[in-house]
Amino acid sequence: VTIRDVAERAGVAVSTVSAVINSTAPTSDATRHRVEQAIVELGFEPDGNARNLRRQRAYAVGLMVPDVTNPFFILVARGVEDVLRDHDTMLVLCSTDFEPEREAHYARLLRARRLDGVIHDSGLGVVSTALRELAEANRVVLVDERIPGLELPFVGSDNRRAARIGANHVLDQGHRKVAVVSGPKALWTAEQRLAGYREALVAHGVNPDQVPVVAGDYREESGRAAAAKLLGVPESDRPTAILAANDLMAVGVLQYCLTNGIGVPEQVSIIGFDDIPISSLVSPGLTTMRQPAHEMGRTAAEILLSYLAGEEPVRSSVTLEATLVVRGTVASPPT
Amino acid sequence: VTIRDVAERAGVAVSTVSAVINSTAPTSDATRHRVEQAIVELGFEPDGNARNLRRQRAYAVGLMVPDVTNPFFILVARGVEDVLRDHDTMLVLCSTDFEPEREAHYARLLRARRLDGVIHDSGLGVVSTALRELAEANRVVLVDERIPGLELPFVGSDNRRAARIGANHVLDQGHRKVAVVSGPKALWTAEQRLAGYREALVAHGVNPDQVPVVAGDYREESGRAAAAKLLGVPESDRPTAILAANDLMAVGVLQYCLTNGIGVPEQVSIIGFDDIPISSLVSPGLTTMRQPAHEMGRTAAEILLSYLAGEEPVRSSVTLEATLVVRGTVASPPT
DNA sequence: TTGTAAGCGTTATCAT
DNA sequence: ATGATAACGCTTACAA
Repeated sequence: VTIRDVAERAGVAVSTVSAVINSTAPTSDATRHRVEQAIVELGFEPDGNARNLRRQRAYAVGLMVPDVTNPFFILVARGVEDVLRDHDTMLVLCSTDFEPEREAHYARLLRARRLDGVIHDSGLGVVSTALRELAEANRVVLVDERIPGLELPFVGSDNRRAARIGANHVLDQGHRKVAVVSGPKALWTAEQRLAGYREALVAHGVNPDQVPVVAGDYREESGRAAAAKLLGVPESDRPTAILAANDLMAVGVLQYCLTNGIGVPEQVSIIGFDDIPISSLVSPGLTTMRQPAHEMGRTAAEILLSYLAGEEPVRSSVTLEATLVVRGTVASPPT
Repeated sequence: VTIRDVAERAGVAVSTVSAVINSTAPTSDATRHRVEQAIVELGFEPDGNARNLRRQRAYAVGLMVPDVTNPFFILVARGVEDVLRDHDTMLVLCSTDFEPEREAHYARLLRARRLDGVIHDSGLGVVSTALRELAEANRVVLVDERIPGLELPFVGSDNRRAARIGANHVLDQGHRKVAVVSGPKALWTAEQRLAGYREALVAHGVNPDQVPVVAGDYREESGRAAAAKLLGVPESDRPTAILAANDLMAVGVLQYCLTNGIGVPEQVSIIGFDDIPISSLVSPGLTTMRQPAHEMGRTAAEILLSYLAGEEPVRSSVTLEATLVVRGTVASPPT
């Protein structure tokens, strides 16, 4: 059932039907009524594909995230979805799984399908050509993860500052033998957080170059592995505090401690980053830096939509506040 | 840059270009080459919207889930995405949040946009008219959650049997004072799991009508609330084991115990359902019934795609095995 | 093997 | 205020 059927049934021209549907031109009450009548009688619904072709829009935006298995990204996704829903726009989900070829695959797909825009949370930290091409053809806004060399609207937090605050919190307890589990070196957030840790370290008089740094991949398992490396040594050589660059890895190190009889926080303190839901569920609860993931998603979507609406958004980049949330994994070092 | 530009540049007709792109007709090596040449030179990419209109397909399927905050659904989503990716099909995410009007909203949206199909995991358990209309216009396959009154292909597990197995496991430890935290009464899974529990109960000689059942909503918080109700009584009145209808709620009760000094599993045993990632991360690890969520997603997507390919699938409904995974939350009752 | 032309279902321009 | 009609960019008979 097409718009022509409706027109016929209502005894008007198709253009008139279109006009009432989109209220794009004045129509007499009489005809409008007849048209609306016909529409419900026939159960007519404008064909999305046709409409898209004509309007040259897809009414859909892509969300590219590295790893839906990390609740942080889910929170972001929720935020995005929440605003899209009010704009009759679909959300197409693309998990890159930290793999360049997947990112490239989705970049091509989204471009070919002429999506209105994409919200991109990089798991790579580097500009693939596919991504660059995407950014040329489509509106792209970055969330959480900045990509050096790509000047695009960005929504995220001041990772360096947040990391510094977190590290200060544990250093203030008196810890001096600390270690860090960092994120993938190529990622902006990882680099920023590390920088923040170092700042706090020097501020507390400890030489950052002396503190062991093992790089994880932001996944839980890598946290566990890092813990094994850091903690699987004679007790006197162990750090008394571990700064983990995200919660998933922090939970991994917590796991390691629990299964190896290492007391948290009695023997080692742990701090994470993100404040994902699990963090309040493990025990002891994970002390961490909370990122407003949901709000990040919302703002990113809002920025994108205002671009699409043709407006130049008031704020094209925004930095949200990360805050310390204290739970049970940080205490004074053992004496 | 359209297909006409390519045709012009290559000095052939548009139909020829189309033919080489879709290899839908034999072409001489010579022209094919020229066409391919022109395509890369111009950086041409067929317009998805136009193609969709012409082919009358959207090359996209919807995934409706109640709550992306529950990792179980994320696992399903991953499964779906994994197969869609190999078929150049987009995944549009729709979280209903257990709210009827959202489900209706998305049902309308997906239908209007002429999505190829939708994979539906109900959070309602009941057929809204929107959903019924969706099912009339689009191919839909149900996953995890059956909807009585809607005869549609289904992928899920034998929830009753799985619940029985789980309950048996705890009853075999000697528990007789048990309580259950069930799911939303309207949901098929909730009802099935409850039925399974009851079967196990009678098999162990305990009257199911004597066991307290408090209904949750499959979210963590409701598990905590249920625990408060069940456990916030004189110690002698407390159940020694709690059967939770899903992991999120089980974690909630575990939380409650931990924060209230109730030993798990020394004083109360807990078993969950699903085996989501958190379950192995809490401590003690949650004993639960594992559902192959990822595989569910995969199979649902495969079934859907084979429908779309025009084949009547070999199996239009499939039941996957749920298995007991024993971790630390179940032990013998205190004596 | 290649070209011509007729749609796919809308929207938008321009007359009327 | 309403009606013809030409796009939108592609695919697919059908002709040549």
